[in-house]
Amino acid sequence: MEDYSSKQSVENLDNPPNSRLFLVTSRSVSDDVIREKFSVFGEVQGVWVVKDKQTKESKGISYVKFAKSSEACTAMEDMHGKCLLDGTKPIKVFIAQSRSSGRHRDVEDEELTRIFIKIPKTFTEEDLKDTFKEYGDIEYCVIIKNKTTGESKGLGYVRYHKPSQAAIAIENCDRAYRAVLAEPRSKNSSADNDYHSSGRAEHMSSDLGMNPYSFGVSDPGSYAVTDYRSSDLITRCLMVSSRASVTQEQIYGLFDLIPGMDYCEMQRDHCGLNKGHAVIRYNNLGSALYAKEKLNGFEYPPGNRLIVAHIEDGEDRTSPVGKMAMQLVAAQMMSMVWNGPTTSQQLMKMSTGYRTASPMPRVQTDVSLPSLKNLAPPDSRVKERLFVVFSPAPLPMDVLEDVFCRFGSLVEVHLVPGRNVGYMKYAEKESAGDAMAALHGKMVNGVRMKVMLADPPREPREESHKRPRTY
DNA sequence: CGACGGGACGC
DNA sequence: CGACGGGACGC
Repeated sequence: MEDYSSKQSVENLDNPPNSRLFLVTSRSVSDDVIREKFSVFGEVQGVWVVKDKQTKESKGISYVKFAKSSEACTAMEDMHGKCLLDGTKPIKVFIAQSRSSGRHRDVEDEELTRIFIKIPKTFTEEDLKDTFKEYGDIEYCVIIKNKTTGESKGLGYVRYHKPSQAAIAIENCDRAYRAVLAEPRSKNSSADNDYHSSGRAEHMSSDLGMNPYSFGVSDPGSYAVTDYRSSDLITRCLMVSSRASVTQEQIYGLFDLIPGMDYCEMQRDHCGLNKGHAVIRYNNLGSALYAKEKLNGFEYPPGNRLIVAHIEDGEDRTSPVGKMAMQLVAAQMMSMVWNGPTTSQQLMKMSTGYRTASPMPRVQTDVSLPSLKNLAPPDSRVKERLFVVFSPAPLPMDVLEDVFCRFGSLVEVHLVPGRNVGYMKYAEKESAGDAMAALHGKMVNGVRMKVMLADPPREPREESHKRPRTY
């Protein structure tokens, strides 16, 4: 399994980025010594001492390839300035320039300590700090905001004190943050276009009635009433919408007060971040109906009215049993489990501090799924894409990753914002085919999926036929 | 029917 | 100051 040779194939030298060290040593230092001293920092995949072609003598230059950037960075921080042999000069250690970049300038800490991430728009700089401090000492956090409105653009920077800390953050933080090293500020000078982005945001706000500044002052009666005339749909599935950000635990705690909940999942947007929508499913119609009656329009947190509505659950439903029967079931529920009238305050009290002892399984489906598999590396060549249609609403990214990775070689899940569709990218056609065969027409967490081969993506109008698209 | 993420900072 | 190799696939 382990290859102890010093050879490295060219395509692995910069993979992952910043995982190779450039050493300046005494000419007397051998690759054996280097390997011995550096392997304590991680998995050394190769050591190469540059030698003179004729004399075979070391030129005092070496490269050390690690499996991970964090290992290389830690080794650099620890070994820079140390002596490898008695009586030899202290060594210099840098992250090696990527092989493809022609320049020979040292890679400086400035370029290795700041990460660039996607974050929920609701994140404050304090939230950012709290989230990313677990990977190392933070020098500062910045959220990119619209300069005129102060509104977060959902992007941020975190500067660490040491390269190893930034590398650990990139390697270990949730994939949804899409963490990468930030490009140094100096070279970037293109004026970004705030005119378009703010204009588009306003447009969407007015379209959807979602203006964030009218938050909490909407007509109090509009959500509180149960209107059976306009909504005949009665299902075991509910969609919960909240304008304020709420956590999965909060929603779970609230709706689990009503017995029979068998599924609760926050929806996420295409960044995989929390959006204030959740899908709830109960194991019986009465509980769902009762939950909607009690919690639609409920203020949680105070000032934020939840919107609760039935959504299609894909069940075969013969002619409606009738509202009277439903309400009868609900009434029975009420008398059995609720012990009298319940106020919002009581609900609040019961839900706060609620902790689930046994976490609910994230994925519920009749499909017999293979075991979890690792994802393919993010830079894998995508050989097949699946086009997936969800009904009634997209599943969260993490659920999709969980389900679709089980056939192997899943590279990425891509949900199309604002639509009930998404793409699953695979590095192997066979994996995609297996996933399609197993999952097409199937139900996961109350969501029906159509799973098909995706049409090729639309080509940009540039030269289209030299090298296959990298998707 | 149902279709394409992806980013950037007032020095 | 101190920057990029090795007998090279293999059904």
